[in-house]
Amino acid sequence: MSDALSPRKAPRQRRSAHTVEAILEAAALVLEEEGLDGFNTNAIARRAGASIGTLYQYFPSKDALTLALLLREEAKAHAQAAAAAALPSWRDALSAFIDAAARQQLTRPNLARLLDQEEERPDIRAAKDGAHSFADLLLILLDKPDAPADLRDPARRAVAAADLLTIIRAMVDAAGQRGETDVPDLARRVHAAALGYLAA
Amino acid sequence: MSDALSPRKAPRQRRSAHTVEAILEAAALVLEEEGLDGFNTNAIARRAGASIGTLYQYFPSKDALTLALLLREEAKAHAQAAAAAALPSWRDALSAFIDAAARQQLTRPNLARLLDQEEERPDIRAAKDGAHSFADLLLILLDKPDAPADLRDPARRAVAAADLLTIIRAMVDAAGQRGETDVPDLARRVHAAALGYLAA
Amino acid sequence: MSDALSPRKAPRQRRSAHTVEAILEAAALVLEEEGLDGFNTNAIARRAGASIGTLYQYFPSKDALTLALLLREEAKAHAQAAAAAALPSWRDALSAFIDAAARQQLTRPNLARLLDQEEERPDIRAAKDGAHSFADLLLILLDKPDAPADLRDPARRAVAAADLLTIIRAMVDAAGQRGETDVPDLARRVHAAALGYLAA
Amino acid sequence: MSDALSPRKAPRQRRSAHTVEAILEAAALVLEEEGLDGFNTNAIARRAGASIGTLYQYFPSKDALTLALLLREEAKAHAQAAAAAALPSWRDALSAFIDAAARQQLTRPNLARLLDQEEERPDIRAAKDGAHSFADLLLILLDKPDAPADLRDPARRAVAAADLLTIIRAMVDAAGQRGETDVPDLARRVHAAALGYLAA
DNA sequence: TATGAATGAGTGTTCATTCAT
DNA sequence: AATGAATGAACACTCATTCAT
Repeated sequence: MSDALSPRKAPRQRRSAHTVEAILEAAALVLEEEGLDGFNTNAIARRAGASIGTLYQYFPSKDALTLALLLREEAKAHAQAAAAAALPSWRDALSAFIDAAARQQLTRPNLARLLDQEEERPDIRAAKDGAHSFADLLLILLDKPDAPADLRDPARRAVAAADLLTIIRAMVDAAGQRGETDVPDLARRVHAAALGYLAA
Repeated sequence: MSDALSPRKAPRQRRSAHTVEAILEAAALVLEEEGLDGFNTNAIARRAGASIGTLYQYFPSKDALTLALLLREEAKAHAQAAAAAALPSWRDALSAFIDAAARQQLTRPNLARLLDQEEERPDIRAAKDGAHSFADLLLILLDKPDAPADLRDPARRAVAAADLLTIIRAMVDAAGQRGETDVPDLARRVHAAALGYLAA
Repeated sequence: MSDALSPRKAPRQRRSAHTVEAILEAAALVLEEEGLDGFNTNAIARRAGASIGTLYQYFPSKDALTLALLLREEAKAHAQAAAAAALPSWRDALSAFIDAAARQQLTRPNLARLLDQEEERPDIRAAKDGAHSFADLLLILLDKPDAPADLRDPARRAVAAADLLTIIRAMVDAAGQRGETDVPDLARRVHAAALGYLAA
Repeated sequence: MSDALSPRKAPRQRRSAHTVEAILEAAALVLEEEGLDGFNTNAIARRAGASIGTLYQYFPSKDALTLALLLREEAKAHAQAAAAAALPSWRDALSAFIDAAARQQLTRPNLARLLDQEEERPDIRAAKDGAHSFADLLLILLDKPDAPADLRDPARRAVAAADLLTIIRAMVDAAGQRGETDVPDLARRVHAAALGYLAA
């Protein structure tokens, strides 16, 4: 088992790096345009303008490719979310966090949605493990000095972080799927739900 | 489109009704125990104690079967939710609605979760159309005389109903998947999120 | 793992029995005519006049099919060898045993040879386990009352049985591969080797 | 046929000779440790610390590499066997021949066994042709002045040489595969079989 | 001369669906 | 009406081999 899901070889030449990037982008496009149904290795390779053999030079399995795509997309989102969570005031941080989530999701809604779905698969979850934990960011955020006092209790805080993440994710996902494009409006509603949840 | 997704024949005889029921229950069990991976027509027929040919006598395609299962499960939930939504006070109605959702979800969490997932597929969505609309129930609920005044506006009310449904669904799904079993606690948190959202 | 190598379903209808037989015979023919290189499931199905799906209805994997073919061929040989080994005098029994081996091998030499080769594969060996043990037959044969006295010792007897089987197999294999057709001559030479080994 | 199986270029420089040697040794190790399953050109090149391109500079095909490995291993064994066959007395020569075979086989049993297997492939056989003929050595051995009189007849002698080679090979192969390590005991049993065969 | 990225035919296997019995 | 044998398109993945750099 070992590293059945880790990328097979680090691209050494410039050509390889380009190929890997092309494959990942092709995977993203296929997933976005054809959905999970069309998400097969042959289609991805074709779309990338590469052969199926080339794909398997860099990814030892379809799952590994999916995982890499997931991590790539999440890395982008996570970077923004982390910056948001670093703001000193918890309210500002939460606002920025939600803003980032909304903006990110509405950029490539179908892709984000399908990846959220893939993320639930146990094998993928296990391989991903702690990487890019959005829950951890929320945990930090809720632990800021000016955060509500009842969240001092670590157990309560953990539950709150999980619930908030669930709410934020679900709302931006749904908005993306409905084709909404108004980021500020979406952010406002998510904000209402999040703050409301914490206030109760 | 024709009726590729509608049940092939209305079961007229009692034997037929029994067969259809057996197939649906088998489908539910397979989905619950083996997940989407094991959810194939041959396995379902075997589990139902019927032949694959018989399965195709009653369902013209796998999608039709999936849809029927979805509707069956939702019918149960919808009945309870409708009763809840009928309560005169909007607050009582919402509480009961959330209670019903939590109880329902934690009964067969995996089944509910996987069906939620299947429900997103465009073909299934299209065929399902308006049947068992939980959003409509929430719409009614938010239109009660004692409901918040700002929801008088139909557009706002529609958005609120959709958002509430998204929040409720996501929270009970996540709880089910985490293996939570404490219905009152879950209901309390969902309640917080819902009321908080409306209050903001 | 369980029964990954046991046949998938017992053929119930007459049609199925015929199909299974056709697949096995096709496998034998392909192995004989194309060698291990051409021994692939698609070729076997095509040769059997069946679809690849049908092949997999009866055999859960290529290995299972190989194993079934092995057992089928060995069953024939084993029956004759067992009859030979049952003769009262150990000399008569050994003669008959060798005769049977020579006759069997020269009937379909390539098939027998390739199956001997497949038989070495660890997975196949494990699955086959004790079935059709020719070594056991020789063990019985060498334990007859009139057998050489020095074979009373079980350890020596076991070594002798293994060595004899190795010698007999190798000589008839080689003869088959060389295209020999003179069964009595082959039997005579194998007999010389076997008796000579025991006499020394 | 041309020379698809002959080494692509004679290694002229010392560096080349070293590379060829490294590739052959890597091939031997891979074959020994991973079996025929792991015996692929990429694995061999990696193990040799060379690129796949380099491998193909020296060997025009995988078969050519296999053949070269075969000849290399046989050359070692053949040298010893030839020395044995050169002894004046046929009995001494045969003893020494068997000893050499047993010792050689038990040194790298898995490698020897797998190469014996590859040696049977028609294309390899054809390309190898008469090189390193052990049968010829036995032929010489059985033609010594003090050899049994009935082997004066060339036809009989040829059959005897072939049979002896078959017996010796099979017994040492089997011993190697069983994990035997007692060379003298193995040599004794093979001797018994060989002399017994000739005596009969 | 050496490298290693790229190729793609080939292989084992699955599963929704059909149709003769 | 019921059966289950049969189908075959589709998919994940391998590996010998080539060739631009």
